[in-house]
Amino acid sequence: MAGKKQIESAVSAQDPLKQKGLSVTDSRRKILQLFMQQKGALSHGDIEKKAGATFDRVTIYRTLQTFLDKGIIHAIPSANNAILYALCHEQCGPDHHDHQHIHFICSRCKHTFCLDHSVTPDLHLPKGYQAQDIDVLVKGVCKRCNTTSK
Amino acid sequence: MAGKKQIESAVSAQDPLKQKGLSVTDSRRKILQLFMQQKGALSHGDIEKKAGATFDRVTIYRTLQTFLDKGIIHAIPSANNAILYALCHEQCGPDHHDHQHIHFICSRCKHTFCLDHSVTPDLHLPKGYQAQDIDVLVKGVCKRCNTTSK
DNA sequence: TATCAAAAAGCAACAAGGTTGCAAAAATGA
DNA sequence: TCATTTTTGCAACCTTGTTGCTTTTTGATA
Ligand SMILES: [Mn+2]
Ligand SMILES: [Mn+2]
Ligand SMILES: [Zn+2]
Ligand SMILES: [Zn+2]
Repeated sequence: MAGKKQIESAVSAQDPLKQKGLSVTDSRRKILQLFMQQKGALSHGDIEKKAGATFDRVTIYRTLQTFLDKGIIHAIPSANNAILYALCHEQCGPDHHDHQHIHFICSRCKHTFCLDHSVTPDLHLPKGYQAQDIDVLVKGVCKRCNTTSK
Repeated sequence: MAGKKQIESAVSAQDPLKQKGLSVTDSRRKILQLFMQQKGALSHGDIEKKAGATFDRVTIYRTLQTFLDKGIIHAIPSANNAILYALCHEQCGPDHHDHQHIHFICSRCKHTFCLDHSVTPDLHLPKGYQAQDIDVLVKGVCKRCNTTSK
């Protein structure tokens, strides 16, 4: 009995959904899987295309919101009116997003990447301004595009 | 004659619209004025509200695009799907936006400000990544909100 | 395994944001 | 003033995101 319980909780712990206290559904599993297969970030539209007609648009919106709330994914700002999302590799939770990495937007392949091992630099702000959170967006040419086409 | 020409070109030089080679129209004048009166950044929606029913929605979209193209305003990325725009104080032109300042989003008053006298820091990127352009977004409490309510 | 309450998905209808083609109006330069 | 070019307004359309409600699925329990 104690042995069985241990196995169950081990399985639970592996599943990010159960880990975050979410019930496991087809759409959540599928969307999570898309993020895990992906090197870069995904927009709602990307997911809609990749998931095909499997799920309703509304379900995708609600799933993304749930994932954001639970600290499974984080949003990446952009200047082209398409919010991007990517997996949280840091330990995030409800109301507890804490990302210190840089986001890189490739102007060639148009993909957006989390540079997980980068660190957002210290900033010097004018007097009176108090920083809570910093987002650094870098546009340029990504590693793959640089090496692929010389 | 020569005197008159000098005065004309002096007047022209003052008007940012003529300076950038744009014909002067009511909507362009009005929208430019809104930006100049404003401390913070404006979204398309903000302009629509402030300009009232004076102009068609489409005219506002087109005017913003024109101003972007000519280097009169610049776009500020955001994570809430509402692109913001603010005047360029640097010398920008067609295909020539070069901003080195930080954007500050106040979580209290919800306004976004250009910290024109700030400087974007040097970044250390992983090997292979080549930076062309850097956007720094800082969320926090702005000067005014900090001093107003202690 | 069957049952049940709670949670999530699907559906429809809607609202907001943004784009396009075209005709009317305004701006520029002669 | 006139002719040409540019810009505006309008209508129609598309995409993106939201909301309320019903049906289906989930996870827990007996
Ligand atoms: Mn990231
Ligand atoms: Mn700015
Ligand atoms: Zn690339
Ligand atoms: Zn403020």
